[in-house]
Amino acid sequence: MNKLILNLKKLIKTFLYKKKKINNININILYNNNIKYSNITIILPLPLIFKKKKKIYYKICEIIINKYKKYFIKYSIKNCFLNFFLNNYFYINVINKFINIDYNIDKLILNKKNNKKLIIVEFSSPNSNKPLHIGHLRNILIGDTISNIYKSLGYKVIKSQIINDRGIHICKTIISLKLFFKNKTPSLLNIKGDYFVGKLYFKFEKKLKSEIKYLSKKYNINNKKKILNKSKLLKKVNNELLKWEKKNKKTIFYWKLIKSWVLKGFKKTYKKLNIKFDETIYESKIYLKGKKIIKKCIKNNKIFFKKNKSVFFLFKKKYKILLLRSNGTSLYITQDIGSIIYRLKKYKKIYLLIYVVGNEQIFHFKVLFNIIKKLNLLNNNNNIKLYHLSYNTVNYLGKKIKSRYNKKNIIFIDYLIKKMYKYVKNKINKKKNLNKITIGTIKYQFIKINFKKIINFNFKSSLNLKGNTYIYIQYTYVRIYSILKKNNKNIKNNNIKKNKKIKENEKKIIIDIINYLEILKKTIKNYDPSILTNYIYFLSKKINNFYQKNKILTNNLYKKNLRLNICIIILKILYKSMKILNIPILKKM
RNA sequence: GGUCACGUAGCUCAGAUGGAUAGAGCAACUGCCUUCUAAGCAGUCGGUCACAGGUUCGAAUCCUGUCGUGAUCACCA
Repeated sequence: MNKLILNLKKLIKTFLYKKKKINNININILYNNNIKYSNITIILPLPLIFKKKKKIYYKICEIIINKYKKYFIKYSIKNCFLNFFLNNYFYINVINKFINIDYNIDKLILNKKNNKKLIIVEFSSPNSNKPLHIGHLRNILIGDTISNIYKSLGYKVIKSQIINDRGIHICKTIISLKLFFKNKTPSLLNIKGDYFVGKLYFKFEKKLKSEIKYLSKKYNINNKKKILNKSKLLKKVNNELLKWEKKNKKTIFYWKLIKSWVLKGFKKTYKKLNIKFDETIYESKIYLKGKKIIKKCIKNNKIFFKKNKSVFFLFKKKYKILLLRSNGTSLYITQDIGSIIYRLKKYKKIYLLIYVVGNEQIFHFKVLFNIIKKLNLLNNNNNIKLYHLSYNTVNYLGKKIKSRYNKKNIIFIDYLIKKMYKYVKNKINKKKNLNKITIGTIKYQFIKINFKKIINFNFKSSLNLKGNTYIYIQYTYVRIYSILKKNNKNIKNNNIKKNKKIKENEKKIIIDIINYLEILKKTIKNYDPSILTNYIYFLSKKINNFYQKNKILTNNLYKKNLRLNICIIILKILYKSMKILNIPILKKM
């Protein structure tokens, strides 16, 4: 199919060059779903030879039709649009090609060279001081989907998550446990581990806030930095971080305890979402590698510089980037340098390293990639590409979900699942598969939106089950499946005889089927799962429309066979797409 | 102030990388279940594609400027 288009392009190009010496012309060929004009349109603007244009157009059309009699039946010309109508041989060929392949339709565009290429996708990457919220959810779904597409195109993919288990935020929870929650544990209070730790964190922030208020009144200062310097709580936290980096026994004990609680909680949430990682990296284990290389470089070259015991990097001659604090402790970016060093050692050859991280960190990654380049870290790994896949925020109540200071604006994933489950249970009068439907609905509504756009989350529209939703796709799938089941005997792949008639509405659907492969390519090229999601929706609409207007199990054997084949292919596409999106799909409702 | 996104119907979003008459869902109204699963289908209503220029046979799409929204600009992660 795509070969045909390539051949057409070649044919036209050589013709134009031989006859008219035209070389740089942009030929655009599309599958056109508008039967009124054509099935395949070649857009061929020839302004240079404007006067004699028509003759050339006719000549080209005739050459094409003669050479590809097999595929084309007639043509028409309008302006620079050369319109061709495909004959039945083409459509039947497509159906037979799709029908003779199993559920992994993507095989049709699988490149065998890819299986040697290693792609690491880093996503989710939570801080271990509070539960996962719907901002993480968007991140997780993008990362998971992109990984799955690469996998189905034959690449070796490693789904990787880095857990931020060290740093000031963690020390805050330690201090909070010591001061405000003595001898308390999650099982004692009967709450999920990550929620308990979240509680620790938010309690600390609350206490800190009131301390700052008190201090600013006492000393009558408005300067935030100066007040923070006087905070006793913060002093304790900084002290704890120092102790942690020096491996103080008591600190490590508390740290391990809190971490185990959080990770247990994460595990449960991931399980609900059916998210699995191939590797989990802990910042605590790799941050030293970053620290080491910075210390090394400060002696040997001029990439970094020291000032008041702190270490900086100068970015674009403008921005002083802090890499090590004056007390020697390390920061976020130090850790990221460490993680790259770790990965380069662990994997010999990496083709692509994708960081799925929110767009608020565009600057951070620009700096990071610049440092990596200056350090010449990729010396033995020249072909490795680093890519920051940045997506827009999830807003709630008009504000970004920011879990750093208070929990009023946060919706945790577990809470959303709980609420959706209740709603689905009320709406759907069935008891089976409620969990799957819940997860499907949630995932679909996040993944269908282009990652460049802000998601303004609200429960009212989130709980809507009509229109472009998971439920719609699900019912389409069930509908088709039940037809096939009813026709049990002939459900297996039947190649269709050629030279029989195909109706216009059937042709339209077949053109949509062809486009599936292009959609996959486009999705991966743009790193945007919403492209695939929206395609599934439009395909479902098409088949629902067809279903309502035409009886599929007719008495006419030929018609029945053709329509059943179309149904089987669409079922395959829906199945495979949902598999890529990691959304459960049911045969029965 | 600098940088980067985004701005399409009342609302939520598509729009195949520059093609023919701008596409859905929600909301409102009207039809269609004795039939392969009606959570569906068909129809009506709704548009100065933020605004102004430019590029060309042709722009929602590319370029420039203006306005609006958001993010970011380092001792948080």
